[in-house]
Amino acid sequence: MYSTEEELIFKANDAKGKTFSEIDIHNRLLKNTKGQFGHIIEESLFGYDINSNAKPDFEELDIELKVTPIKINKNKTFSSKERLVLNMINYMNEPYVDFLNSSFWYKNKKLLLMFYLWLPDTQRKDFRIIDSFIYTYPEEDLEIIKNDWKIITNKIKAGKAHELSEGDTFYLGACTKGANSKSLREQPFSKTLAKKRAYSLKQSYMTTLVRQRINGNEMTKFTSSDKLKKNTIEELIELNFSSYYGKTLSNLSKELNIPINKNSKSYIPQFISAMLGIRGTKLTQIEEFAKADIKFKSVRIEANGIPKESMSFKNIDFNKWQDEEQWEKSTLYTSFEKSKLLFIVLEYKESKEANPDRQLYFKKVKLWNMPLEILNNELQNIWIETKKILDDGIDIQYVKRGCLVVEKNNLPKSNFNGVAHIRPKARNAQDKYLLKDGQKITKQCFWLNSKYVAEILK
DNA sequence: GCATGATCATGC
DNA sequence: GCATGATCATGC
Repeated sequence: MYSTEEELIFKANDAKGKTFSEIDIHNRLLKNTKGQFGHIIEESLFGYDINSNAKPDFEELDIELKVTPIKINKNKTFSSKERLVLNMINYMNEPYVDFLNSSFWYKNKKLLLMFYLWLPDTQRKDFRIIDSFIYTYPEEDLEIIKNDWKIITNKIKAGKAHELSEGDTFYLGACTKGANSKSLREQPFSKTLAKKRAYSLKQSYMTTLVRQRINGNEMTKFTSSDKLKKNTIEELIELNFSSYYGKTLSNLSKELNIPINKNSKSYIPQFISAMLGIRGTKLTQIEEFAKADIKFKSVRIEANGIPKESMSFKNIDFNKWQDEEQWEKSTLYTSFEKSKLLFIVLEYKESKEANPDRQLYFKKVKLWNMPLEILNNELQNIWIETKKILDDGIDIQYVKRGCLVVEKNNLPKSNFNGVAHIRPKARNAQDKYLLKDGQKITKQCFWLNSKYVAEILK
């Protein structure tokens, strides 16, 4: 029906500014079926019959239609509300083809993206389409996506489809799909059943796209398509940093011409962007890391290889934690499942006793995401235990310690299962969080145990 | 020496 | 004013 992209986008633009109830001429909104927004657009706007096959929606143009929500943040920027879910991964077929013959590439090489604005406390029918455009992957993104596809299919080939995690890859993810976590499928190289998964563009990828397009956000890349044709993004990260390994921070300071301020740790982000060859760029503005949801964490390890301190994460919203019903939808699960951490490992080669003025050395970087097994065992147990404690009411005690009165609690400690614990992180002891039962507790955060971090870095 | 609570410094 | 990274301090 549409013989050129121009015709298609011209038609798509008819929907701009309209709500779904204004677009819907077949009263599809009455039925509460999933994916209904895509169906309304297909049927009422483009006059297509609804299909659910392996072909792209606009087959003659090789274009797949995707209707997807964005939301406004408190600071007025936009974020994608979700990852963009693409076609199902058929574990039995996908390992036997190459990328260009894959189901992903066949169906999703070109997308007609139609963004609608999701608003809280608003009826679905009143959401408005705010932007539509045809999306093709930039050359450098496509190289990363090809490699992601390879990571996914290699895991299937290794008989590990059941261990797939969104954090394994950079832009293209394998996200769970199915009525619940019990909808399992067989895989070709293992008897273990694996969760149903679909290809998806990560939420962080979509958010970056939205901010570039709608907020006009400009980001900086440290790679290029030429470089990505020769090396994977992981190799390029290693290549950029490895020439600085073994140097002291004071040598790095001279070499990179970035002063070290003893009272501030802000020189480390400056070192990082300089080592990546994009001096002056804020870490949040590095395109590859924003799209892939890679977060930097600097670690100082002692001469024995173990960090002196555990690693802290975001503050805990206990009331939200208590309300969470599904582990896979919890903040704890999602934050570790989709993200990668890039550890910047700094090392003391001598003990503090041997040399109080000891130097810090830049040892290495390590890109890491939490293995699904740890996530679904140790971390899930902490989540369950904490929920139980919250339901029972945290046991908060005030105990004298010298001239101070300190607050004690019964939240999971570092000996709970060796991976993580919950501990205070606040401005001071008066900086409290109000719990549902009316108790106040010093603000707490989630920590990875120092010994577990040492194990990761080994 | 480690575990756990407390808090500083910075940047937005 | 607050979130976050980083680190101190005390008691067992």
